[in-house]
Amino acid sequence: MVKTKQNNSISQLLVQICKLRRNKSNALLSKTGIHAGQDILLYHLSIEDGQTISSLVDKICIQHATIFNMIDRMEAAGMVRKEKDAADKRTSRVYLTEKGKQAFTKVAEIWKIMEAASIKGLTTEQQQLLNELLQVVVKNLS
Amino acid sequence: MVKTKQNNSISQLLVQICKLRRNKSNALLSKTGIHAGQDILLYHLSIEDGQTISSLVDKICIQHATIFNMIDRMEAAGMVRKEKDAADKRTSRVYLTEKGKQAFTKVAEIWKIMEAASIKGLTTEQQQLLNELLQVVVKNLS
DNA sequence: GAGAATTACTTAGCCGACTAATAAAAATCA
DNA sequence: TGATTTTTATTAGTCGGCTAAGTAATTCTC
Repeated sequence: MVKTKQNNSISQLLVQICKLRRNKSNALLSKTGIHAGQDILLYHLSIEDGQTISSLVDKICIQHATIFNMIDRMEAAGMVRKEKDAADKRTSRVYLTEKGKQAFTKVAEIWKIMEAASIKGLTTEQQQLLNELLQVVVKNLS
Repeated sequence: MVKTKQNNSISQLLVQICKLRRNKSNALLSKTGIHAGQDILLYHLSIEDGQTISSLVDKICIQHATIFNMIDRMEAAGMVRKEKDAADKRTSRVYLTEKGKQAFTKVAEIWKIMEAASIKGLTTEQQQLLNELLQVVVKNLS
């Protein structure tokens, strides 16, 4: 797969990991009809159903337009339902359908597989260490 | 930015980092006319000019179609030039233009900034450790 | 040397992600 | 109250990434 090892800076490793994760995740999701990025949306709706687009934008850290189109497609796919809010006519609220709930159970399984695959061969201490170091990186890039 | 901390599994941290990196990189690249993903292509051409699309596909670990369209746009932007190979008429070879070379010097600067930002606050030992742990993750996901 | 398999590129179409511009409702404020 | 600002959603257009299907040139094989 990846042939060039080059310098192996942390940046380059992170870029590689992003790509590899995306590929593996897509491979696992491909049979479910769920597309990359939709998994996180399903997750947040399963935590709290009936959220507005703005609320999801804040949580997922994504643009309005992106999520708007995603919801449109997921509604067409029957995973999600959008309803006008009665109190505030600007907003719509997004609800999981039965199909959407089932989709998230698949997502949860796939996430477990991804996590297990990622940390394979690491001791508990190493996992803890990696977790802490990655949290620093997250803080640095925020 | 990112409000929910949730479980903080390593998978979730990696997903967050992917997003944060993308955002930061885009912000830095936005003024240069270089789009996300094009940086790596410029890098590989700066290492070896005149490569075929297939060669770049192998190195960047990306699909033919993706890189084909990218090269089309970069050619339109004047960063790259494509020429039919005389010996093998199936293939084209991609060359950096002067503008493309200048673009890569900007990319190199931005990569330095990204690396520095990512590892800020980590000791040399911690950086080394993180590097090694990430290499395991790369191997796991390959 | 002709047909079959492989290789290399191209095209079409889909989805995630972005920016920019717009519209409509709500909140603010003079 | 009426005008202005802010919030929320939408639309249009661009690019990176993918799959699937197709074309053309080369290589392989009999």
